[in-house]
Amino acid sequence: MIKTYTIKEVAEKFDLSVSQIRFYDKKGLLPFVSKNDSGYRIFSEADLQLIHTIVCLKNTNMSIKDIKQYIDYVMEGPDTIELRKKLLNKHRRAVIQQQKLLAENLKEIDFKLDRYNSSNAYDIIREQFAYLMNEKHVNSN
Amino acid sequence: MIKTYTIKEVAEKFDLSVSQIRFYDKKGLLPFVSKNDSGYRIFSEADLQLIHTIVCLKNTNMSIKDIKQYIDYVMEGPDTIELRKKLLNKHRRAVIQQQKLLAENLKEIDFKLDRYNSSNAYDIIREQFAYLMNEKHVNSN
DNA sequence: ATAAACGCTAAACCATGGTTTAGGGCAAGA
DNA sequence: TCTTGCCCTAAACCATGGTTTAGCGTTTAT
Repeated sequence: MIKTYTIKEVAEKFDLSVSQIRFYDKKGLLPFVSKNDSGYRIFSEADLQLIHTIVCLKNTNMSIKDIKQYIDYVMEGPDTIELRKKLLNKHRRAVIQQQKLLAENLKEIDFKLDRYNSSNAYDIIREQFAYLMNEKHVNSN
Repeated sequence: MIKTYTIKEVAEKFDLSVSQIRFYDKKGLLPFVSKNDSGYRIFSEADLQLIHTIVCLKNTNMSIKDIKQYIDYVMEGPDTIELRKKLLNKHRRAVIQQQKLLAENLKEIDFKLDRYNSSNAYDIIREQFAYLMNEKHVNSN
């Protein structure tokens, strides 16, 4: 007998909430999931692989709409390989952009932290504070 | 005379929309911005520096609520340095977590792309597709 | 055989981070 | 001076990605 999983088991496996999975299903992300006679969702191993992919795309901030597009391609079978490649390559570039943005801005946060950690932090900050307040005064004239 | 900026100029400088800036102001992120006699916002150079910080925190996905907390500390003056450090350090760790998540999942996307790009991609995908569809059939018995 | 745990849908509700619209005042150039 | 462009607020509206609730059926362990 082939091992199957309940919605709760899948939720735990992927650290999703049960309602999140139902939400994704409603949005058309899980057209491959079958149901038993009582209407309960039954997840196969092959389903888990696809859900893994969905989670991967979600973790890299792909929108549900775009994930649905990808899944729709998968459901159409192997003739959509080129379309899937195009979609994933586009997403790949978007992820690299996100990484770049995070890295650049993290550098600035580290820079700020360094200043806060410096021995004369208090003096620097006090002066900046004065500068900020001082201009207010000038401007209101 | 000290150079000042209009809301539109600031929007362009930081690639924000004018309504976004007004929205941030309404949320309490810009308590330092003064207004002229006509009620127009006037941005000083010192203001721009703080807005730069806000954008930096926003770019690393800090919530508006937390950005407001940081700005509130700034407005209280240099006595809040320790609190600011604590907040920024916590955020720093969150950013590093984001980076880790992105990197891990990008690796998987690249792995999928490699498969799609392999010479026998069509066969692999056709087999996976059959596997997915086949289990459906088994399960529905 | 029954209680507790689990599953289902549909619909309402929510938080976040905005945009849009309406209605009106101010500024700058022709 | 007057038109065009810019600024303002308040309030409505929106998209996204969910969670919660109500009402009801199923499964499982005791």
